[in-house]
This record gives sequence, C-alpha cells and structure tokens, in this order.
Amino acid sequence: MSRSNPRVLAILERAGGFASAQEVYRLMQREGESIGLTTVYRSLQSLVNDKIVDVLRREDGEAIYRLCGGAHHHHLVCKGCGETIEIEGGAIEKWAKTMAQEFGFREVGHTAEIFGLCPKC
Amino acid sequence: MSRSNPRVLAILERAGGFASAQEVYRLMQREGESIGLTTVYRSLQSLVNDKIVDVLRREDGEAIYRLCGGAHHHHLVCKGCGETIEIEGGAIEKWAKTMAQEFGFREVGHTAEIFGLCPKC
DNA sequence: ATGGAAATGAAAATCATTTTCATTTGTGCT
DNA sequence: AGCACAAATGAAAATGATTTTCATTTCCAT
Repeated sequence: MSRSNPRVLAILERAGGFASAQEVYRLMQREGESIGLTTVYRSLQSLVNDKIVDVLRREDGEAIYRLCGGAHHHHLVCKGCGETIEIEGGAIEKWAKTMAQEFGFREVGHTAEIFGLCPKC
Repeated sequence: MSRSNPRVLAILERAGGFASAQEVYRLMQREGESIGLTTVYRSLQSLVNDKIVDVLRREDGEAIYRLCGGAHHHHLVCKGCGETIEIEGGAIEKWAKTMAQEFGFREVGHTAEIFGLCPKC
C-alpha cells in the first residue's frame, strides 16, 4: 500500500486538496494513471490513518478527503449553475476554536459552506 | 405524506430524538406499528423540509435525525461518541452575509459544523 | 357512491464503500 | 539469475443505506 499512496496524494494536491474517493479515481483515470478503485480507497484510508489526510462528509454522506495542514478554504456555491468560488474563512476558524474551547473539545475541525444564487443566475 | 409523519415524529421523541432512518423503522416495527421503510424515509425528509427535524451524519456517513429546537443553530459534534451540542453561530451569519455580498450572491444560506473529541473521549 | 389526487409500500435500482480472492509485484536470500 | 514469501493490487461480488418505480390503497371533495 505504498506505491499508490504518493500518486493519490499528488492528485489530492492538484484537486485543491478536496475530493471524494470516486473523484480521485476519475481524475487519475483521466490523467492516464493506471489504478483500481479499490486501491484508491485503500490508499486514502491509509493516508487518513497516517494523519496525512483528513476525512469529512458531504451533505449527501459521501466521504471527502483533503490534505490536512494545507491551507484550507471554504466554498461559495451557486445553487443555480453550480459555480464554486473558494473563499477565506478566517472568521470561521476563530469561531470554531472558540466554541471548541468553551466545551473542552480537542482535535477540532470544521466544515462551512455558503450557497446562494450568483449574479448571473 | 401526512398520516405517517406524526407517528415517525412520536418515535423520534421516544428515541431521545436521535436515530437513523433504519433505526426508526426497526423501532416502529418492534412497537407493532405498520409502516414501510420507504415511508419512513419520506416522512423524515418531509419533516426535515419543514424544519421540524434536523439531519446530521454519523462517522460512517449514515444520516441521523432528531427533533430540532427551531431556531437556526449549528453543531459541535464529537467524533468519538457522537454527542452533539447545539451552538450559536452569530459569527458565521455575519461571515456568510459579508462573503455573499462581496460576490453578489443572493438568497444566501449556509452550513457549518464543528467536530472534534469531547472531554470524555 | 365516484373520480382523481395524494400517500403508501414492496420490490428493484443506485451508489458509495467493503470484502473476497486470485494475480502481480517487490524484496531478501542463496 | 532463481526462488520463496509477504505485501500490494484490482476485478468482481457483497453489503448497506437510500432512492426510484409503479401498482395499490386511502382521502376528500363532488
């Protein structure tokens, strides 16, 4: 489970450090990489175990992975056309930290997304 | 989609307001209620739409439902035991509004969750 | 009653994820 | 090089939650 890890990692980086297993798989196929879906899942799991990668959940329950530590951002998504803008979440980081502290939580992460209609829609 | 909603709701109450669709179904069966799994799913969805019920995700991605207090709030979820605390998100509201404005988005909503390990875990 | 709309549920379809298992690859040893 | 054995790989099947389909049943207003 070692030859594929770096390849999966590379894809995650290029993807902006934010993708589901299925997406990683599709991306790798598109780039001509030869890898099986099973291996993608296994690599992602081992990367998570090694705390190199973080796992979150989309609204629909699909697991999404991202490099941890790497500057993370949030999304502003258009309900109409699906356009997505990466935005800063400084306020959120602080909020998350404060709240976690107040309730004694450790190893804290968070998700946040804004959605609405973009100017064009 | 109206005759079953109250029954599903009643079960959610008795369950301590925290159960997956499958669990609600099993509970109802055990109590002799006659209902189909499909209907349980549909009722839960409609209750979510009506904001009577809240939906979260377990670690494994399964959706769990519970009665919600009504006022818009966010969650602080423990990765270990699943305990959930409802928290205020004033900072988020402002952030969302600011960001949306900056990019000209309308009809804006948002999601935000914090997760980590609670003091006990 | 009667017709049509809404609700229901059984069974099939979907879809992400996991498991199984046979094959391939890598590594160390002689 | 040749050999053995462990780890890694991936195709296909299994799993499990959720959704869809579609025929039937229940509600209501006429």
